[in-house]
Amino acid sequence: MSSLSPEEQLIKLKRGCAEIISEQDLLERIKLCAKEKRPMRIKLGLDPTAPHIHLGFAVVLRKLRQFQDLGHQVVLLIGDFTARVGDPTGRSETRKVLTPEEIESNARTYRDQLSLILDPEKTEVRFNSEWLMPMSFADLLGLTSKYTVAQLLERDDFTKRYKGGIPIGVHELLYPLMQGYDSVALRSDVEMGGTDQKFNNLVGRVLQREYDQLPQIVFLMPILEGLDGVQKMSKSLNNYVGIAEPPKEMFGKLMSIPDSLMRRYFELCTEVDMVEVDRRLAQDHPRDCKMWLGREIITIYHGAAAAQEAQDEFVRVFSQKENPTDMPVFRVTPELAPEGKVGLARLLLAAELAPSNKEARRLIEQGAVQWEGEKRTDPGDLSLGQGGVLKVGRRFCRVEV
RNA sequence: GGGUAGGUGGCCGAGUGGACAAUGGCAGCAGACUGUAAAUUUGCCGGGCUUCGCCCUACGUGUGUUCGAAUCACACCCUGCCCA
Repeated sequence: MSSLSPEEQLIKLKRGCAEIISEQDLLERIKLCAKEKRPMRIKLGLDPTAPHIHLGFAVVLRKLRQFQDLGHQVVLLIGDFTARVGDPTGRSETRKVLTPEEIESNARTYRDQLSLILDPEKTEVRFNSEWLMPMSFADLLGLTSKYTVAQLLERDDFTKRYKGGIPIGVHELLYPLMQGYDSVALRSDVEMGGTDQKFNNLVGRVLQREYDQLPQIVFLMPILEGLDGVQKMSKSLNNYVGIAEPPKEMFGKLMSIPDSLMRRYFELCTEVDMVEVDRRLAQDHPRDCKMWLGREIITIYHGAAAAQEAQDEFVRVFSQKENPTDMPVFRVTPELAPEGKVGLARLLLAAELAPSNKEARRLIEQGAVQWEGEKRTDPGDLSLGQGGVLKVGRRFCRVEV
């Protein structure tokens, strides 16, 4: 249990957070738990379909870590049951039911990545099929009778879809209730989430009251913008930086964010003092600030040495236009290159540097392809010689014969 | 159950018998310029091939009419809205 007073804990926790419902409740809950000599139970729901943890998600996880360090109990809820509905945020389709194997595998992936941020020893992992699966229709009626359609339609995106004539499945309408019921089943004291989870988390509060529990405190973190600087970071939009990605990969991605996003990333993805950040953003070259940002973030997940190495490599490859120190190797088979020659387009396809022959030809015609540092615009035969370095756009590959 | 409007490429959205692999926009990819930033600009953006061309697959699904269909007919599936 933390040696900090409840007030001090609150101050610490408030950093970076978007909204707490309510702050007063949180303070009282901290006090209550201290009095009862038990840790607060902090719930976070996870979607088992997308097991790649990225910086956006890490914003919430890092906050959870803070709770852990203050001595509280983090409960990760893997929504294996709710995954069959899919959070109707936006307009997702009904999802397929995951097999137990897939869920198990995804859960393992989660655990591996989560240990980069959370303390596994202090983390309880649960699956909501545990209580949702055995519910009978009678139980469902009991649950649904505690909420009204009008209340559910208050949710912003339901309203939009309803008014816009976009279909809403009844099962989708049930999603917030399922998530809310999870809070009841787990007896959570606090539910953590992104600001987009506000509605769902508030439902948990209402349901807990209905089931004679103290309503959970809703703790919301901001949603981090993705690499494009506009939409939220997500795997499906391919604008993310995964926390388990190789350092060099992370560095490259971070260097491509819009300048305007740097402050935000410093604020939500690092521990750097914001006064210092503002000072340097104002006077240093934006490129150097971005490199600093890259180093700071990578240090969290891979250590300072790896961060520096990633930066050095970046400078070498992109500023000084040299070849990377290591790159994927593609070994040419004799069938592919009889007499040491291959069609260049065919080579790109075989080395997975292009998704189709057509695309490979396009890249070649547009001057995106270099062989041994020389631009090649002919999709026809290329003499491989002793092998060499193939560059397609920003990607490299060492071709061996 | 009745009426009505619709279902087109990753998304939005034109097309309503041949010139349509399908206007336009967004997203994406690549080139130039740069700081792998922004802005700008150029090209590409279903797939295969022996690539100034040829072929295959595609406009909810299936049959059909036609020399020829995303476009017409019939049936079916799905969705919105109105009425019950």
